[in-house]
Amino acid sequence: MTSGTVSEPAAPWLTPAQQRDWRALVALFMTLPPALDAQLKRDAGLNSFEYHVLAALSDAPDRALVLSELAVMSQGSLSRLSHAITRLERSGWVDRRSCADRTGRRTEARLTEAGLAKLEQIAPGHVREARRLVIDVLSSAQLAALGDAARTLLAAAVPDAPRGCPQL
Amino acid sequence: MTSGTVSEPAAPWLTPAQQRDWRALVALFMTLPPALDAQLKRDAGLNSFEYHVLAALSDAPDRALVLSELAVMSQGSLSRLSHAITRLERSGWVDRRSCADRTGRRTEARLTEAGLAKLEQIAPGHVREARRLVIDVLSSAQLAALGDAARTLLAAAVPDAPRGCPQL
DNA sequence: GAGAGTGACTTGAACGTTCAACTCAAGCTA
DNA sequence: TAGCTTGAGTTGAACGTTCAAGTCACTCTC
Repeated sequence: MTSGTVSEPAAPWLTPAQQRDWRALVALFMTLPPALDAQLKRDAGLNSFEYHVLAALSDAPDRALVLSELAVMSQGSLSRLSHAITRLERSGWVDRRSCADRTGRRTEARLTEAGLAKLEQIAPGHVREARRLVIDVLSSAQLAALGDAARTLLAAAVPDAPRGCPQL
Repeated sequence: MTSGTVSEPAAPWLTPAQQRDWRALVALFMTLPPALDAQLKRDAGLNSFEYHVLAALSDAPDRALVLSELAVMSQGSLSRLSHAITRLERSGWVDRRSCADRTGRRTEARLTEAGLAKLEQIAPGHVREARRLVIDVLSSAQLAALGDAARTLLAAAVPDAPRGCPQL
C-alpha cells in the first residue's frame, strides 16, 4: 500500500514521483535477490548467506575468522551463522576450531582447502550473473548513481561505520 | 567473493569502481528489506509479502482478486500465496470464495472489512518507515536516479511487461 | 457422454531463519 | 574458593518458503 485507495490520516504521503521510485525499488528488492539466490542454489547448492560466509572467510588472513566477527561481516545473527556453519561443516567447506584466545569462549571458522576450491569454482558464475543482471544492464552513470544511493542509504541505516565492509 | 583473493579463470572481472558499487548494492539488499520487514512484523504482525498481498487487494476493484492474478501482482508463487492466504484468512483479514468463473477452478481472495481497517491502521507507519529509511535520506536527484536504475534492472530481469505493476 | 488434457489451486514434507532458552569459559567480588 | 556476571556460542521449537505431488473443475475429442 503506497497509493491512496485507503484514506490516509495525518502521515505525510508520497508525491507521485516518489511513489513511482519507491515502488520500483520495492519491486527490485522482490526480484533481484531471489534471482541471484537462484543462480547460487542451482549452480552451487548454496544460498547467498552461505556464499557470503565463504567469501568473507576467503578474504580473511589465514582464511579463518572468529564467529562473532564473521557474523558482523556477513550481516547475520550469531544464531543464523552457527546454523550455517554447521551446514557448511557437514559439506566439508568449513571447519570449526575453538581458539582459547584470552577472553571467554571463542570459536573460529576456517575455510578448508575443499571450501576454497569450491569458491574458486563458483565465483566466476556468480560474477557472470551479477554482470548479466546488473552491471552490464546499466550504463556506467546509472551504476555509479545506484552505488552512490546505496552507500547513502547504508550510511543512514547503519549508524556506526560498517566495520565489516571497509570497501564500501 | 567479488574480489581477487581467489584466482580467476577466464570470466571478465569487475573494475574496482564496479566492485565498489556492486558491493554497496548487495549490502543494501541484505540491510534494507530486513529493516522494512522488521517494522511490519513489529507493528503489524505481518511480513512484507502478506502486506503486499493486502495492499494489492485493497487496490483491486471490489477488493478481490483471483489468486493467480494476485500471485503475479505480489510477485510470489501460487503456493506461497496459498499458504499466505490461509494465514491471512485465519486472522480474518481476507477470505476465499471460489468463483466459478468460466474456465476451471478459480478462487478469489477478498479483503474483509477488518482487513481494510487493518491496512488503514498499518499504512501510515509503513510509509513513515519508507521515508525514514529511504525517501528522506536521499536527495531528490538520488532518489530519481535510484528509481531509474531500478526500472532499468526490472525491465531487463522481467522480459515481458510487468503487467501486475502498471505503475512502474 | 466417457476419457484425456489442462490450467488453477492445495497440501505436506524439507529446509532455512528467528527467537528464546541454555551452556560454556572466562573475569570479578567477597 | 565460591558465587555472580558477562560475552560468546549452541540448540531446539516455531514459522515461512519452496518443491513436488496431489486434487479439482472445466474443455476438447472421439
